[in-house]
Amino acid sequence: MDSQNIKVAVDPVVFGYENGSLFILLIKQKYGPMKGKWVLPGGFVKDNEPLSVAVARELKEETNVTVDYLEQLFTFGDDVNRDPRGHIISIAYLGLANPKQLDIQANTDASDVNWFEINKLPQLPFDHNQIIKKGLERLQSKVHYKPIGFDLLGDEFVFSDLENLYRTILQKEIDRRNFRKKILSFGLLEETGELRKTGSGRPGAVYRFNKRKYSQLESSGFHFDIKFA
Amino acid sequence: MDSQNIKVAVDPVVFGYENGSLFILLIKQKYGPMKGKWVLPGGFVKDNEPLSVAVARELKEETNVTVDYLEQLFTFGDDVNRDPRGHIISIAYLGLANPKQLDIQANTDASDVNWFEINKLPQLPFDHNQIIKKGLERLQSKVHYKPIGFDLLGDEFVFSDLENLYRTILQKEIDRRNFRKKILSFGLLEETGELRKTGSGRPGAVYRFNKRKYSQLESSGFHFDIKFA
DNA sequence: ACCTATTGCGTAAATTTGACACATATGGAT
DNA sequence: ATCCATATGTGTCAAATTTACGCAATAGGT
Repeated sequence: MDSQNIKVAVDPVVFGYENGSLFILLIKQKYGPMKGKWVLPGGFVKDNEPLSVAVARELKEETNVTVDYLEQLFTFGDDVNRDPRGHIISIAYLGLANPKQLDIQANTDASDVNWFEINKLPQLPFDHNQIIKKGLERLQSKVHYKPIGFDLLGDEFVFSDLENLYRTILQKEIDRRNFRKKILSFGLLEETGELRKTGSGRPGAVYRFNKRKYSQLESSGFHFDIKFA
Repeated sequence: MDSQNIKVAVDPVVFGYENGSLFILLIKQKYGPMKGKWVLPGGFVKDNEPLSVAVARELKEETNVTVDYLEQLFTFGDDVNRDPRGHIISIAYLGLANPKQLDIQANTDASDVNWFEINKLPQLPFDHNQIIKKGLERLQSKVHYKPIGFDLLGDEFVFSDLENLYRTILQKEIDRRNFRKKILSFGLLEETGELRKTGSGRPGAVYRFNKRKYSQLESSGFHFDIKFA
């Protein structure tokens, strides 16, 4: 087996949250067989390049984005014809970011970049819709047992932001009061002392997620875990 | 990027359970740079071969084993020097089987096959120890929320078999009575009517796991879930 | 002053978990 | 047989957690 003809790509599924909606970062292809189509901002891995480096690079090159959270999602390689260019497998990654803190910019292979609302996605080429579906499933299940939701919010937020984030991700009603109690019981949020006026109604306290404390607790056996009614 | 020089391999981590111990299936390499060493029974993916087909093929070729449970585990490709032969990434799979029901036999690239107890593993080449570690972690976390433990047992078993399986996998004491109640509450086990004498002590009822029923329940929102004291 | 909207805090029933006690059914030893 | 050690089958109850709400507090608008 010395002349294997399989190519290796990486594809990041980057989620963004804003204003009650989940978005995904897509680029419009400048070259290639899918020129002019919107696709995930991935690309081929270089020789002697670690996979995680490759995704971060492609993401940066094509969208100008660097995300804080990036984890391996799944490797797509069961459909041998997923790419018309030949036998190409793709290692998909799940990324989380706060759109407000990013300056997206099309580069290299991309003629355009944009955030697309998750339930208003265009028909994507390859198996990219399937990859995104897998990403969403992972996000939905993982917010139950890891505090990754905070990576979708800004550093500072009011409680209703967090509530609405969970509602949006899980597409499910949750009880405001029980949710608050549960989250606060972990002792991972700290008040900044400020209040934020939301327009009408009583202003809410502004919180910050204490990531450092979470790391400590986690390594000493603590387990972030939320259930919903 | 038309002359990418990365090779793609698959490596199954097949767990077997017997008599209170967890085992892993390894082969002794017949050729290659690690000739004579014990390694995971994997190999290179063929052109136009789906990944899942490739793992099953390698497993069958090298060990004569076909497993019922096989899921994608993780893709190892961050250490560019994980294989001395060059830049090779490996898609690892987690497999579960009942050793008693298998007839292992060395073939093709393997000069020998054997089950190795999980905590008495030899030093393996490449990053195979790391891959196995990842497999064990996945198994340990997944038995909590999916009934995959049954794939490690025979079709028929007594309750203490199941208890001991969980004790072995989780390396943790569990309360026999609470465990039984929890498992039975799912209504997924059916009695065969027979009793099995375990040597000394009261004989236990023989059970079967109703896989069909589980599929039904799962698709209608049921969620297998066990906690331990 | 009054109404609406949103936040903050609390209480109680229902359910689940965790820690046990005890009866039942075998094999082996006396 | 009788007694003992061993393992299985069933039940009970307190503690902890989850779930479903009620209601006061603080803001904007009329």
